[in-house]
Amino acid sequence: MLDIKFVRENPEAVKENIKKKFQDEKLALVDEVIEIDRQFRESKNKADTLRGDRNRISKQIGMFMAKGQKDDAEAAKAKVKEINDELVSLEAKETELEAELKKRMMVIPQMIGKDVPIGRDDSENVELQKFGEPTVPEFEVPYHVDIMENLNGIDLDSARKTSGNGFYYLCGDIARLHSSILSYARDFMIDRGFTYYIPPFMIRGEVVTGVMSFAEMENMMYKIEGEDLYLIGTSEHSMIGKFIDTIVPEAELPKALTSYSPCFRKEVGAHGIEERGVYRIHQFEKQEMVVVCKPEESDIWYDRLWNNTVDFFRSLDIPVRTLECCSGDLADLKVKSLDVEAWSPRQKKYFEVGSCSNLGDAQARRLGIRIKGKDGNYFAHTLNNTVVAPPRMLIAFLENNLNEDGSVNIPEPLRMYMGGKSKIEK
RNA sequence: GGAGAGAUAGCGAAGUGGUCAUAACGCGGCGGUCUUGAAAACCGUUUGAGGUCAAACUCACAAGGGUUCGAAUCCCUUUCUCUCCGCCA
Repeated sequence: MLDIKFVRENPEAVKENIKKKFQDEKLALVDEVIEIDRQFRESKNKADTLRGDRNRISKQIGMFMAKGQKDDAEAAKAKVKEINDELVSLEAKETELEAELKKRMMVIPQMIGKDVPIGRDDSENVELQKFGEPTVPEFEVPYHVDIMENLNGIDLDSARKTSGNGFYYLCGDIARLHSSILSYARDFMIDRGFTYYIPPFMIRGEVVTGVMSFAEMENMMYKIEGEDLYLIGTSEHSMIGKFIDTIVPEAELPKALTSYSPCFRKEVGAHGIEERGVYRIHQFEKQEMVVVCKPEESDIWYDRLWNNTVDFFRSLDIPVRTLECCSGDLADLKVKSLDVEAWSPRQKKYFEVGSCSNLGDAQARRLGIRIKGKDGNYFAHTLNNTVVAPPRMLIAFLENNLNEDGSVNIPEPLRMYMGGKSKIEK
């Protein structure tokens, strides 16, 4: 969400930005917004003046009553009644204009970062860097479910029976590995100065509508029956929600937080649930990073955030690359974002394991996250990034650490969480 | 889940239908006087959103509705906090 003042003063820049994102159908919104805003302010100004009159006269009524000037009081009452009648239609117009304005402002995209590559869709995303050597072993790498089943680590049949498609039982060493990765990720981030959080796993409707669009909500969120509560789709929802309508003192920034939560997603829409495997599922767990900082620091934090993920995967011997989202693939609220992708020796390609976003002040403006500065308050910048999200991450882990005999190597950093094991075997 | 009490600025707290709600009073914060420096004392200052060149002005007393010429104050709904009881890991 942009600042209406910015749109008013820079309509051409806003239009240029829309073109860069190949959303030409939204170009007309800019002029509409400026016109509606003009009408809204005019209408509000008029109403404010009337409300001022009403306040003044109402006060006089009290004075008249106290002095026993009944006739004067009655005359004033009549006048206020008149003002109120006039205000009814004016206030209705005010509300309507405001709603129309907001509706349009919500879909005008955030100004993208200067260095964001221009492109239509995800096929034009740009590879930034590669880390590690993407290798394909001599032997054939099985499908990840087969690797897990071979190690008695997954039971999808039972999960389908109890919960349906898109759920899983992990068991034995694979389940332990799953927990180990999260514990390691937690400690990895704590070591880098992040504050560890376990947030609520359910949030209220008003928080949901604050942190996502209606379409996202429909496609992602599970609602608890009979309650105004939703299962979170990511801990970002509760972590950012915690800052809604707050003013953070400058001295308390930056807030560098790392949160753990299970994540629940309906996955309605384009992809849906995968028939086999744990790539796209209704329930997974995630270690996340969330940063609230001063505007001038968000670029630095952005680089720091995605580098954390890269370092994390590298420490587990998984080759990764970073892919910068081009303008057309960038969500409307984001200044820039990139995907961290892990190497799959089976598919001989990279696949997404994390996503790092700089929201600029867009999210903060929408949610009222402000900083108390010396010379007044201003909107914060917010960022978020995945540290790691198993069980999807297990796919990359197992494929890259697999031996020909079906056993899986445990990289050094995980061993302490695996009871000292250096290998998972059948 | 039941019964009761409550929610006002950074914190504590007064205000119970108008005539001191930006909000008394106290604490804290900031600036200053005094001091070699500090403490103390004293003086000043200290909510946010919108609006304006700047003002004026408007809005916000947990949130949302209602009654009224006028609501922090009365009524309804919701949320949260505290005390007691019940239940539970």
